[in-house]
Amino acid sequence: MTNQNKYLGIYQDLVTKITHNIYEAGTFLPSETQLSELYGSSRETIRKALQNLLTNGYIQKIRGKGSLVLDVKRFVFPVSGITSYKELDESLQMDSETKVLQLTKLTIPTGSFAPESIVGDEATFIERLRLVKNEPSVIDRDYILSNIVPTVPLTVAQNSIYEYFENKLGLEISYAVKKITVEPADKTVQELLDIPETESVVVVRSETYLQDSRLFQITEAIHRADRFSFVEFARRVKK
Amino acid sequence: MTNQNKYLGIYQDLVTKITHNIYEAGTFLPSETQLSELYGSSRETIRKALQNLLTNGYIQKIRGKGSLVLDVKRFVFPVSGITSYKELDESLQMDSETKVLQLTKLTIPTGSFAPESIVGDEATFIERLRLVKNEPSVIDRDYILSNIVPTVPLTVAQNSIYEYFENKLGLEISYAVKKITVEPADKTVQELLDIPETESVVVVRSETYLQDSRLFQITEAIHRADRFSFVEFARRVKK
DNA sequence: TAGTGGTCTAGACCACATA
DNA sequence: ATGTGGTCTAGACCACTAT
Repeated sequence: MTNQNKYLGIYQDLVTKITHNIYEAGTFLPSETQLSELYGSSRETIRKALQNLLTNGYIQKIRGKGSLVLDVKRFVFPVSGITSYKELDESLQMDSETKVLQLTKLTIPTGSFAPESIVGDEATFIERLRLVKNEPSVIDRDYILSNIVPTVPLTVAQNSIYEYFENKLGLEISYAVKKITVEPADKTVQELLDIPETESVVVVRSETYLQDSRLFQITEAIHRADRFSFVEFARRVKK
Repeated sequence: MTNQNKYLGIYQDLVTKITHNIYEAGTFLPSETQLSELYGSSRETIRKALQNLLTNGYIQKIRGKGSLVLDVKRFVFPVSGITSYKELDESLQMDSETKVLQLTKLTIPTGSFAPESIVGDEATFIERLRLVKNEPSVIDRDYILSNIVPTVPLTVAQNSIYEYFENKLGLEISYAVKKITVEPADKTVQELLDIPETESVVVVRSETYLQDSRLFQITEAIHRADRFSFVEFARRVKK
């Protein structure tokens, strides 16, 4: 299955060439005009691909000089953005395991972290415990709105729900708002994550939206504080 | 002082119109062709401005329909990205105060969180305590490389170092890598932040780079866990 | 002076949503 | 059928870096 989009294809090709050190960190990519000849495209299309590399931290463009390849490995991997646990596991080879604790239908209760607009709506609730190297690390609690995803099979919950949403259901996941806080752990969490009393946990709550701006999922990820690490690549916004 | 860039000017104009509810959340912006007539520009230039709105969470584009204005206020404000404390203070009106604890020259020591490439280099060290509503909330420790910024005046440390770098020195701050962890607080930190023993703190360490990819600053921001909150707007990366 | 990226244009064709 | 955003083009001029 090839991409329809020229610039996405060029982007992917450049990403693999950078991650495989065909273009090495510290060196410059071919110039935009050279790339446009290489790929048989216009310069603006090349620039679209490069823009993508830029925002994802692969290159830094320097006016008058060229596109400098950055040392991506030093950046570990941005846990930022919207990436499913399964995808993280695969790209980082984390040796992890998932236990599905609950999978039921319920009505989104008031007073929870859910926005008011979906309180009272029906949703699939999935609670999963993630073990890394046999140590409990994260509790994921997902609420998936039933009007968009009627049912979630157990086998999907055990693997990647995002893969299911995107490839099987054809949903286009587009953006999310995330909030990170540090909070005391309640009894249930203490037991699941195997931590002493008075110990804090890191809670990442997010609302995830589709391409047409419909809210379709809210998530609460409760991390053991000592195993939590969040890496972000950020660019300064022009004023 | 006006902008040279047409698309940046259009972007800023649209941002103010959205934040002032001239374009209301939940409604659509004028179409791209209408905007290009309004601003007297080509459609591609309009699209560049809209791309900027998109990545900053102001709008969601829906194919065949238009550019939907999102409810920015619901997203509080992204503390993500590269934003100085002073800028945050101003945009959120946090009623905060800064105490400069230290301002000295030193040599970047080995074994710290600094990358090896700058160990041994000379830097200005600035330690500042941020009080919000008279409560200690954050300790900022900045190391600013002397080969790029020779000296930092005390008055600058009391206000915005970024404003000084960008407007007085003409430096172009471009990107940063940040890492967030939760760690136990040492004695010094306990006293400064006024927290009990065994209490954890949130540590945000970052490396900040200029437009020409030179590393010029590393920072360690130590937050009281109970006052820490990090909000992020993220977009799903196309595969 | 030559090469690089940054901006902008005018036009084309496509995919999708709506009526 | 019309209007919307998504992609792509070929060319132009500018600002900056190097030699």
